[in-house]
Amino acid sequence: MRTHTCGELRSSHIGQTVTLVGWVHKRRDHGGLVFVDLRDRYGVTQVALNPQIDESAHELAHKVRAEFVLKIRGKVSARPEGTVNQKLATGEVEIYADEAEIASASKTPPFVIDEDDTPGEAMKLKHRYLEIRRGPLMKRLETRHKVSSVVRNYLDEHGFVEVETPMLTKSTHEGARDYLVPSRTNPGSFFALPQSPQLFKQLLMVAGMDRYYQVVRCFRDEDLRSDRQPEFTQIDIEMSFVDENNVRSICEGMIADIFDKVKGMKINTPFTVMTFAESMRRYGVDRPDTRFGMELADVSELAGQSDFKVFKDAIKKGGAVRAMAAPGCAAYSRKELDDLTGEAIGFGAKGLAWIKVTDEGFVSPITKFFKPETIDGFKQATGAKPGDLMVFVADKERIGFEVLGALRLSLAKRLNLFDGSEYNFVWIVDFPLFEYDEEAKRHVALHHPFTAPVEEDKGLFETEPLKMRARAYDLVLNGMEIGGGSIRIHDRQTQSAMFKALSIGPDEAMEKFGFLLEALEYGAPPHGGIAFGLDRLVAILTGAESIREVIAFPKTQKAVCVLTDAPSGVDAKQLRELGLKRDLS
RNA sequence: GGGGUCGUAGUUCAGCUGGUUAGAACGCCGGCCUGUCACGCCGGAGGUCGCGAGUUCGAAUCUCGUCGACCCCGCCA
Repeated sequence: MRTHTCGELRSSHIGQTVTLVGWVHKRRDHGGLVFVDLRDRYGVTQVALNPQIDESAHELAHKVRAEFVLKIRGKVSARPEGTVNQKLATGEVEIYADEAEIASASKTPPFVIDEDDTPGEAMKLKHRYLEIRRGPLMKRLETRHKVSSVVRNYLDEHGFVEVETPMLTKSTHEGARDYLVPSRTNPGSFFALPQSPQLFKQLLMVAGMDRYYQVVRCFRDEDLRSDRQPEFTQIDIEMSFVDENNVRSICEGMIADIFDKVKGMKINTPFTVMTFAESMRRYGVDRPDTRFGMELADVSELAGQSDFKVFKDAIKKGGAVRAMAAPGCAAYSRKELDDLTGEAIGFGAKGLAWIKVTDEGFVSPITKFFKPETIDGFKQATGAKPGDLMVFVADKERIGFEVLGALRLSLAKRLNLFDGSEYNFVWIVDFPLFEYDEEAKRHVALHHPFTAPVEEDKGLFETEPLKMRARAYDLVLNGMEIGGGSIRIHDRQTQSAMFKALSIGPDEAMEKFGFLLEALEYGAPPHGGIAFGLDRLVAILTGAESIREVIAFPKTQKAVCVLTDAPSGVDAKQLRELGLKRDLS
């Protein structure tokens, strides 16, 4: 149909007769001469429709409108002196049309199809195909394709085999809420869409696949965020006969390959490795953004010696006082300080103590409670310099971390403390194996129930499970978790101990995971793996604010597809066949 | 489940402490135009101010409710 795309003609093509098909991007009608910019995925080419060259083609040019699909035949010609368009890759040439045909007409689009003209979020989703046609989203989808393509090549070269696992699988009721699919052939029973192929990839290890991967869709029925969609894609990896270092180094190679081939950037490997405990202590979070400082300081000891009741009481109750220096914030007004305090309270603090560090000394309503050398100690611990603001949270240790960790990020964003072009990777290791779920009154796995404990901690299952460390690792990029995995349990005994610690009885364990437990008895190799969030990774690579911007057809925050209007009701017959009754009471 | 921002022309938005006929830009329609590329010039159409109730002599504007989009907390092994 076409001889060239709308992005490839150069002065070297001058003289050739070509046929282009594309969308009418812009039309500039001079009455006599008409210019049409023809657009496709590859670019834009200017067509000149001149009555002296072809009367009927020129006639047609008056009839076409924006987004008509136009087929043009004509000669590639050099643009006249002074009319070359530097902004266009094809700007040295234009087509003198001698034949024109409307391949497809178009209604006036609801918004202008132009990369500089951004429609609102609702518009983008409702007319997604037009939003993709507009350009920037198409570019991001191309980048996404490039990433999966690099990943597939890399893993293929390293001996990995992509194996597909079931989308209709078993609900385990652990972790996130499942999307359920009723079974017609087994009325009253349900499949679940996979939250991840976790158990299948472990079975593939038992099967001897040795190195598995899959670029795979996963489903979680939880509330949405800008980085969370109900269906998302994982780069899922599992390997046999490996330890943490083997898995990490394969991943580092893969990430470096992606950055090299997609962004032309060299990434230094191996990545920094930091323990969970250190990350919490220094950054207050388990996914630290290490592009800037503002590290937290434990000033409990100094604070305990003071006469400040808030600090003393918190410590007496077994809590801690943690502090941080906000650079340049000594100039904050009363209102700004109140806002900052309000923000801290929003993050869970009871309040926020602050001390301004100025050239003239310390300024704060609470200086009177401290000896000068104590405040000097605060200054030393936080690294505050004149012009900075020291902020303090006195509370349970966990609250102090959460509040200052969140405040640190919010302040850094406001103060522009990091460079948008920087990419800082860090592995977080030695996660706790369990955490205590106050609501369920039992221990739950921090990672998942198949994560192996650190060997020397195995004796603590019965006594102090909360002290046990997991052989898990998360890859964090600029404060975002882009991947996480672990070395798995590969023996039945440890797996049973694990279930016991999670208060999952033997019967329940057999009912839910019996197939895995049995498999572990047939020579399961030591194995481990990881999964990366493809959507998040591509969002970071393309500078997208939300993963919606790297997904062709995403859902809204209420998990609705406004394009297809899914989910929707179904007719009574469908429900009957499935043995289902609606009850919305 | 909770907190916040937003909802006005096809689109993106402005519209003040309530007050004549609700504006702009782009787009759209008609006319003119042979070197434009954000073409230009002239003219025109286009509004249930998300929806519902209330306050008021009077509501796009204030109040309440509701629906929707987005951001955050909870939730997401």
